[in-house]
Amino acid sequence: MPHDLPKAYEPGAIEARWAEYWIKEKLFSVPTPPPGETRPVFTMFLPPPNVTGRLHMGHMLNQTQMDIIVRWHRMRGFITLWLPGTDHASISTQMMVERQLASQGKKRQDLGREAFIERVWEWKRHYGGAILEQMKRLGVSVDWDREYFTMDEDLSRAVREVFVRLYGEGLVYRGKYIINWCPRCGTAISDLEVKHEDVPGKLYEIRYLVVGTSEYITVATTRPETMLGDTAVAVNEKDERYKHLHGKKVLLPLMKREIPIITDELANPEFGTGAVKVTPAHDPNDFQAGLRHNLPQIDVMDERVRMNQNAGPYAGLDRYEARERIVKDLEAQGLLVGTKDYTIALGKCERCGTVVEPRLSAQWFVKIKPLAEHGIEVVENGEVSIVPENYKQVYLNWMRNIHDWCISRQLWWGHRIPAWRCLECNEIIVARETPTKCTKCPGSRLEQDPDVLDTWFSSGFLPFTALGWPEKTRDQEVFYPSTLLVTAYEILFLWVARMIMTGCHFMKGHQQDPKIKQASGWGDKKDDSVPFRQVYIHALVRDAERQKMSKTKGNVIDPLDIIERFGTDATRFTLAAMAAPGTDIAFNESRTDGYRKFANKIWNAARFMFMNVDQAQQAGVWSLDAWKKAAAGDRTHAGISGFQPVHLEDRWILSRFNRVTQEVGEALATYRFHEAANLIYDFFWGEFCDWYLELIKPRLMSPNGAARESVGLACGNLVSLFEAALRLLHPVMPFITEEIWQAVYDGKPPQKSIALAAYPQTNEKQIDLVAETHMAVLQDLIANVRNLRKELKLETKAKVPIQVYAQEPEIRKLIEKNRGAVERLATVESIEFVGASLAKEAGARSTARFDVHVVYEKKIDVGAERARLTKELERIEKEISNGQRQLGNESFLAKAPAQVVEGLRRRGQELQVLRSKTETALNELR
RNA sequence: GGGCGGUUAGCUCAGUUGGUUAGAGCGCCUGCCUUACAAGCAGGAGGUCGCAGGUUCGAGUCCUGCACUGCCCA
Repeated sequence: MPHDLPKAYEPGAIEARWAEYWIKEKLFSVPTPPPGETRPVFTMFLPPPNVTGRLHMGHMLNQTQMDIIVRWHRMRGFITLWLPGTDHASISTQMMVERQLASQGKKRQDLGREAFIERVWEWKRHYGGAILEQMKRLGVSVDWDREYFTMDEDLSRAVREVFVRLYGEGLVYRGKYIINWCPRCGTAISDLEVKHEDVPGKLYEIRYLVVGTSEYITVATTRPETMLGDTAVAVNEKDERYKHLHGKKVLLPLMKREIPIITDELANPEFGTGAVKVTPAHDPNDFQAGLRHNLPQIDVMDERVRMNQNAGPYAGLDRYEARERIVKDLEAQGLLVGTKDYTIALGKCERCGTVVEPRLSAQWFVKIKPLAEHGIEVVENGEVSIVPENYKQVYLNWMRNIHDWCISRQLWWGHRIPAWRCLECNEIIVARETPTKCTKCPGSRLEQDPDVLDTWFSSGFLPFTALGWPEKTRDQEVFYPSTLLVTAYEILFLWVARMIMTGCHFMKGHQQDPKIKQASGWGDKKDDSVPFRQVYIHALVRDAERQKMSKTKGNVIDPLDIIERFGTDATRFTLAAMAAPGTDIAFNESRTDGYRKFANKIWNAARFMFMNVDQAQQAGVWSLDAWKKAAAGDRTHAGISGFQPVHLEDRWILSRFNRVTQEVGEALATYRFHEAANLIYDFFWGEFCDWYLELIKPRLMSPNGAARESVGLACGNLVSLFEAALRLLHPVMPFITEEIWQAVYDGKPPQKSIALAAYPQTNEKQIDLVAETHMAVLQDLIANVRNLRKELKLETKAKVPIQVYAQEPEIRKLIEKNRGAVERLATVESIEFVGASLAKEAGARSTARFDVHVVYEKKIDVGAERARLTKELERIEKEISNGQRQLGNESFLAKAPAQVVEGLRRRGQELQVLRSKTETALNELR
């Protein structure tokens, strides 16, 4: 069947078609392997995107890297499970629906809890799948049959189970503490959801009258409105300035309340006046001090951070209005000593940007230290490894300074806390199923806690709950621990750390199927309770100016827009090629454009192949069926099937292919995506297209019947090589490789998809050093002639005779044998071999291996040539003297590795030859 | 304040344990529509590797200090 491919590659249509095909054919669905399975397993969880989310560059990078690793493992014969799902995202989702209601002039309270939640489900059904649809367009090879949603019934039940167990173990408790309160979202949030931002602010110095004296004590604060809730003033015990005031009281201005002066380490003598106001209900440090000294906690604000009745005359004012009024009043009373400019690290709600209020509130917490201990241990001892390694230290530092985790949220959408309060006796009952009566008193009037759990709390259990926990399942035996987690740095604490802690806790004692564990390469790991063996932290995608992308800056790059313009493959390749571990990516469209051109190059190479193969097939000198048969036996492993390395270029490209295959494998194994991508790029374009295809053209295009066999051989090798190269490239550019691969087999491939074909493996026997060296000499010769032609200003098409001098018979024989190639690729008319150096000729070039002279009467630019040779000579002499200095140094000879010394010697000899040739040439110019 | 990173060609970035001549893409200059590809081909210019010391036979790579810059935590 003749192949009629458009001249330019058009990714759009092709990509959509294959993305759909992969899903329809369920290529990436993984049934649970039965006991007795011995193949290696690779498991990975997709970090579940928010159900409200839209695909952004971070997802795109994350998913590209995961898909590369996943496709690579699958092609290498692993049972490869990539498990997708979405996260219910309490706050965001609730915000979305509330916004929708607001446009109809309604609030969620107007609907009531039940109706509101039904409304959210409705929203989810309508809009919640958007990001998954976008992922489908990317072609990510996840198992769509196992897709989950964190609010699914089974996952919700697992969350309740976790909560009940942790409560029973005393690791979940309820208490009244200072939490971060977002007044806009109307809920508590965890420390990690508060983002600090340095902003210019003021430091107010206020004086408090010491009761019974005429003395004042001056305190400094950035938040004067909280003074209404002051219950003490603290000074440092050692601070001489205040020793005489120990045990005395001050009169709190405006409120006319007497409060004690206490001594506490909270007061730093170095800072400000050395005296600080203590507001236990509005500052975490003051809260701790308050506990130490048994101080009352006076909350002066309500849920909307308006001043409440405890704020006396300021009740009803917003916190900032109150601040203004208070400052004004203090000033009027002469109690404001002064104001200074001061930089404040302002905490804002990550979600909505509202300034967070530290607020005293009854919430549920996780007692985290006991969980953290194991989480630290498994990273310290390498049961979980983190790549790049410097994040290991970051993780450990955070874990060692961890604080209890506030997990209750004053929201409606989410996993409702399974705790009930008895309205008779106030007993708290935590249970898996709704209780009907109190466990303490005979009462049966119970009220469920209105709050829901932090979304990160539930997603922290996914590695085991998504595999059927609390049931013991075969899936867990096979797929737990998962192999790898790929995620962004900002998720390290929010999610990664928590998965490690809870995984280790709840899966304690779990053992992975030993045969599978061994086969997968984890035989040396001792702890199977960890949620994953490895964590790879990827970089941040920034804009081309290295700015962080943000909606407010308006510099967000939409990956789908990039895909639209350049194709998914080119976009993936860009991200892979720029993803050096540990370095942020400054996304640059010009790079993507370059990789779009790369796709086009591959496309046209394929057109070239098909053109020749179709011709050969028509002429009856080659047949796809015969090739398929010959290659079929080889399909499962070897790098190239049915390749016959007869000619130098065949031996060379085969050798190069094997070497690149090896290097790509090593790069992927260590997550050096950029290296893998660049290796393939250079091989395909710089070696396969630029040299191999050019070299075999005469063999492909033999005009007469005499060369039938030669044409057949060339076709076979070309198809074999191309097919293998497609498999090598497939994990990075899945679409174009699928399209061409299917075409190679005329739509009747041995597997349903290239994604299921075998990844190339290196065959050491096919690495051919002689062929590589010989090829390098030929390339060097051709490049030198081309360069000379240009300098002599020869017309592009004018064929020219050259002379060649090669001292070594081996090199001379090589060039003689490949004279056709040299003539064609360097536009040479004839090659004359001479017996003496050509260095003195004008229009000649010398290398250590050969001299070449382009015979052409046109005068060269003597000045330019002299400049070039002089520069060249300087470079050579500098290198010679460097080399000699080293070789003359006994300590170098003694300490440097033998191969380095030997290499330097050989190079020294070459340089001597080069120097004398260059000197000769320079002398001849005069 | 504590911690981590970055500084290499005009731009964006590679450069694994120190080892022979520091690379790529884009951009730039020159010439070509050469029968797969002008989204291409061929040739070329361009770098005292942030600064100053040190270790070493040998430093872009290791150490110290400095400058500038980014991020995280409190």
